[in-house]
Amino acid sequence: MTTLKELASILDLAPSTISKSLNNSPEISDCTKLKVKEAAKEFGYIPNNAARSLKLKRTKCIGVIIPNVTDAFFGKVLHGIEEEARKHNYTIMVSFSNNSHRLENNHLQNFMNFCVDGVLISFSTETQRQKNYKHLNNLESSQMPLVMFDRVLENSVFSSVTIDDLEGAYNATTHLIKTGCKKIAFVSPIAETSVGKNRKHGYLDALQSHGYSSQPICIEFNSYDDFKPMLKEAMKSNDIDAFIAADELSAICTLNTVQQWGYQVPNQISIVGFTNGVMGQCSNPPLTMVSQNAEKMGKETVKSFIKAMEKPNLVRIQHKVIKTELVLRDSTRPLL
Amino acid sequence: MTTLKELASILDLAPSTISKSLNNSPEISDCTKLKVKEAAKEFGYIPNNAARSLKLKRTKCIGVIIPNVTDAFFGKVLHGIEEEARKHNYTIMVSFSNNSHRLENNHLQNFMNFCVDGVLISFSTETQRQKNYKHLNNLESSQMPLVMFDRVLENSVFSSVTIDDLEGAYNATTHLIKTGCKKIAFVSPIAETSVGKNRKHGYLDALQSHGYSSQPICIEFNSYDDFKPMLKEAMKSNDIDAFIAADELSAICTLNTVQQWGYQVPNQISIVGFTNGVMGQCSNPPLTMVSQNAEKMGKETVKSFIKAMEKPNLVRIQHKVIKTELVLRDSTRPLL
DNA sequence: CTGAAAGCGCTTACAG
DNA sequence: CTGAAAGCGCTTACAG
Repeated sequence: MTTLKELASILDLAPSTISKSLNNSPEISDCTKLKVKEAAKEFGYIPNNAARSLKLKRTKCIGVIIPNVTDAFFGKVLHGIEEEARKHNYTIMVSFSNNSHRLENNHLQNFMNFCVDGVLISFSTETQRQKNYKHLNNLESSQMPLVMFDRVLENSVFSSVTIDDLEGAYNATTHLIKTGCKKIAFVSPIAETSVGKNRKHGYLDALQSHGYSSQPICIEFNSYDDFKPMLKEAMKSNDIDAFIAADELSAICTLNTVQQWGYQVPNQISIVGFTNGVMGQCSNPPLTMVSQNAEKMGKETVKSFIKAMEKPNLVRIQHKVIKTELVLRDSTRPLL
Repeated sequence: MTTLKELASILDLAPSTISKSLNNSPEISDCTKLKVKEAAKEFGYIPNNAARSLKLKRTKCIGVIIPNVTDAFFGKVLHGIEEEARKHNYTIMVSFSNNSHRLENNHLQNFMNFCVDGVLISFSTETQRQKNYKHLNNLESSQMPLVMFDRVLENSVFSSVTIDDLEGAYNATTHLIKTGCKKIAFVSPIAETSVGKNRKHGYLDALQSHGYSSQPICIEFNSYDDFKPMLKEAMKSNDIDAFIAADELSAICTLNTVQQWGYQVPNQISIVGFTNGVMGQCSNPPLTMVSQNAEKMGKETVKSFIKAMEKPNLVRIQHKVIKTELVLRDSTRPLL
């Protein structure tokens, strides 16, 4: 490992000259710069980022906390984050909360230790259920920019990027109504997240504004062990002819289960889900889905951080909302 | 941001005493330690990792490079990596190569800049196609541990963790033969990766060792644009009654396509794929899959790094191979 | 048991 | 245009 000092003594120049040359300072003559850069290459000089960070008080690192990468949606968001971060010369550190508040808190602490320049976070189910956002207090005092995405805390002092979940669910429900569905149920394994609440809201709003007479039917569960029994129960006491599911997996499970029970999709039962991922495309029939543009969410989150970073004096809080799109496939009937 | 020095002057102690107290040095009296720790908590002292890294010459960071997180398999591996890394108090920095050699190389450089303690890498398609591993040369001289996983360079000086792809494909093919399939084709979008090659090898070995008379049929493609035409062509000139697909997506696509063309699965055509992810479980019929235990791969990769880290003097190279398991579902027929 | 001092590898205000 | 010096926030060998 060649250091800057070593390079200096090799070239018989001062360390400061080397540093300035490598950083393209206008103070240095082109001739010297060239010499230095060549030597740096020759001797495989690699600047030590720890030293640099210590001096400059910025690490060019962003900490990212998501509930789970194996969830296809968060995987895509992470992909978007990484691309956009790289574009701005930031490297990302990632941690997964596994939907545990304790872990989420640990990760946040850890990122502060690492002096990341900012944190991007989507809260764990537990955090949202308990409404426990105390761990953000440190951040507030510390000036470190934090941007929330997808699962956010509303009305907080931090910026956020979200999907227009309410509108997405509203449009999906409206579409079902327009195809002639009379009794639409809402299936949600994420009832306790901000996202789940907004989707439910959209569903209820749509029913109401279309003068829907029958009661809303909400099938909300925390564990897939409870899902089938609850579904059965709901279908026994109602003539359900459509489901809107609050995420991808629950949409697939609903589809597979009702088919197993002998219902035809979409003739007898229509299904719309959220998250337009590969699962919904691979099912049989392919699912009509509310598409969320996960990568865009990732990119916007980074952009929001960059703004806060570059103009820390301007008002920093901004709330970005990304529109959804209803992707029609064969799990719903054609419009009447 | 309270620093150690500030804490020292508050407590009227030397910085070295503070440092030792917080690091639980036996040199310091319990009474002092307690006082220091309490003050640290009170004043919200957060140690600066950059300074620590600079001094200790280790960052407690691992760099991870994978082709793509939106691939469910790599997502799971990453999940395993993060869990195991956290267990050993390492934080991960991640970058995605998007299967580009240039990006992969940039990421590697970047990680060296950050002085990560080690790198875990699964090579890009491009790297494997071009057999271009020059970017590893720097690492060799720099002593930094690197562990390859899944897509690896065989016979190199770096440790590796792989799936037993050959055996997995061998067993899957053998299973198809035992269910009475006569003409088995191999579908691969990853022909140029080490993984793809081993799977093909297993397929060919199985055909041979079961005295299979007919020619192997390999449908290898780089873009899904080419897939359907190639599949059609292959099926026209052969009475294919089974496919083994080298990954999850190609298995799903094969399934959907042959069904679209009117074939019954598994009655007329059997299908086995690789990667036992959620896609294969959601398809109709659900797919028989070679399960790879992706999370275990992630954990083993970290373990291998930890060993190299802790005992740098012992022989460090180790090659771990993880066994696969054939998960039977409804895309294959029962055994004869 | 506590402290003074040096140093990790950089950057930058300042001097020449 | 180049260089000497200080300092970022820690840790640790050494002294007392």
